[in-house]
Amino acid sequence: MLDAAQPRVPLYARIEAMLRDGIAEGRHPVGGLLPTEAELCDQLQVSRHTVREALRRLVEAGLVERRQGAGTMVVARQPPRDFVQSFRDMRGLSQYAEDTRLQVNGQRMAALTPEEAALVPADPGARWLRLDGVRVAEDRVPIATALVLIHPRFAAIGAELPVRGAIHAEIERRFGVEVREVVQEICAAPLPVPVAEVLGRKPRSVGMRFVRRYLDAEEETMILSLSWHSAERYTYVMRLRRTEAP
Amino acid sequence: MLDAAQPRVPLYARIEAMLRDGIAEGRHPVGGLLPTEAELCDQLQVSRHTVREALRRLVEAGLVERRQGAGTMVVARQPPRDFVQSFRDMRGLSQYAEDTRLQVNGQRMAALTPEEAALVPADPGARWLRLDGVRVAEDRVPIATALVLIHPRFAAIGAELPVRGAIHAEIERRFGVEVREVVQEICAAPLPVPVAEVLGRKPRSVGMRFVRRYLDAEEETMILSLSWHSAERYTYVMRLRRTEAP
DNA sequence: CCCCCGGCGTTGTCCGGACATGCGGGCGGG
DNA sequence: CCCGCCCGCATGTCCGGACAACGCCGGGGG
Repeated sequence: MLDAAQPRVPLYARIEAMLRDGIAEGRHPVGGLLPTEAELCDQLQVSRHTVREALRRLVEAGLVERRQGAGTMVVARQPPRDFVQSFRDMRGLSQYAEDTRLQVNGQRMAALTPEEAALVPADPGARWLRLDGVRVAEDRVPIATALVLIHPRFAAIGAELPVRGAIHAEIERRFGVEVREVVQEICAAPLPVPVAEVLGRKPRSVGMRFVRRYLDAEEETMILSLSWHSAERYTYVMRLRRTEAP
Repeated sequence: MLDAAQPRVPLYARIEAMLRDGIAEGRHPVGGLLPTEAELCDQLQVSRHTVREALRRLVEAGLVERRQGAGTMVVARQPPRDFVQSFRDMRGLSQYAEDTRLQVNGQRMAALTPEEAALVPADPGARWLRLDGVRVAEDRVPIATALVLIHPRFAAIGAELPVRGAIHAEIERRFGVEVREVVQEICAAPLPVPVAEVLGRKPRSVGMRFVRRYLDAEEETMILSLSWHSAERYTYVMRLRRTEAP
């Protein structure tokens, strides 16, 4: 059964394909157990190493799960083919080109406004480190306004600004913490008057508002950034690639 | 050197940690080669299987790459910790709740307008299958307008509408093709008058426009969907999780 | 009748060996 | 001096064996 393939196809790959087919065609239903390693060795007359290599790849592909003492369970009939978007840092998420930079005009500890406190969320009146700035292109043309709110526990980072890379990465290094999750909310609304002024747009012309929250393992907000773009000059593009085929 | 750890830590894991530390501390610089399997077996007095298991995990972690005949090269000093967003299908990307559905009001083959042709992109005047519809909540309240343009080579799908799942998935099944990539563009602009009417908003009130292109392996657009939401009722939320730590 | 414990089956870890395959560099020929 | 072939080395594939750790379930005890 196995020796029909070309000799160039490794044995474990043929075993993997056989099991994969059996799963796809329902001979090994989802929720059921695959034959044990010993059974496969017996039936196919191969060594346990070879069988284990085949099974390892099925685990990799997300088709089965293995538990010591319990066996190999089928968990999916087809390998999951998700659409995935991935960023190394937040520059990609923001789509800021390499030649833009955040020009910080001021930093201070200040109480959160009620609106800000609702966004974070945090108690209104809590004092967070606040950075006000403008993202500018290389030619100094303003692209977006930016407000960054940093949890008071990381306020000492203010003394080290500006940082070379992303602020969240610097905070992670400096304080030995970890951003676990980022939540970005995008909505459209007329530009607030002060924002329109900075960006050189007519008051109440259409804008896009980006709120980004950096959460730690406890889902607490470590950093919140709020930025406004002029809609006439900005389109947000996201590109999702499909995970590779089996 | 290795026997200091608890006996509960597998040998290969201790070797993996040792190599990981060596990489992190620069003893094995990025671009350089790790000791060969045989050298590690010799130095650590373990079998080749054990060394290979440790190296396999370093490959898994993205720290090294291996090439038959060439050796094991260090490719990263720290394991990449990307922020990732992942969807099984496009319902998640669109954030449509379970209880919304796309109500298709009409389908026909029609020539692309110049604007549509520029979005796809395709030759103006090409005849694509066009679906016009409205996404409605369970209570029939309109949420967004929707226009779906389908490449003429898949026009036969029109005879099978409505489909149970996502249209792109049905096309993949029916025609044996594969969506490789999805590009979504979000911008803000005043709602076009007909859209405002359907959504029950004032003309030229602020809206968000979503253009989604489904691309095949040759980067050709298979499907394009264009939808408008009222900005007053809609915020786009994206959540990125960090890939797990080493 | 229920619970605990122990045995058996299964996967995990680790050792040994052998040959195949691919890469790269050294060496020889043009 | 350059090109190509060949050989050595590194990883890939595949075989054998042994014991450990863990899950599950049934049997025995309370």
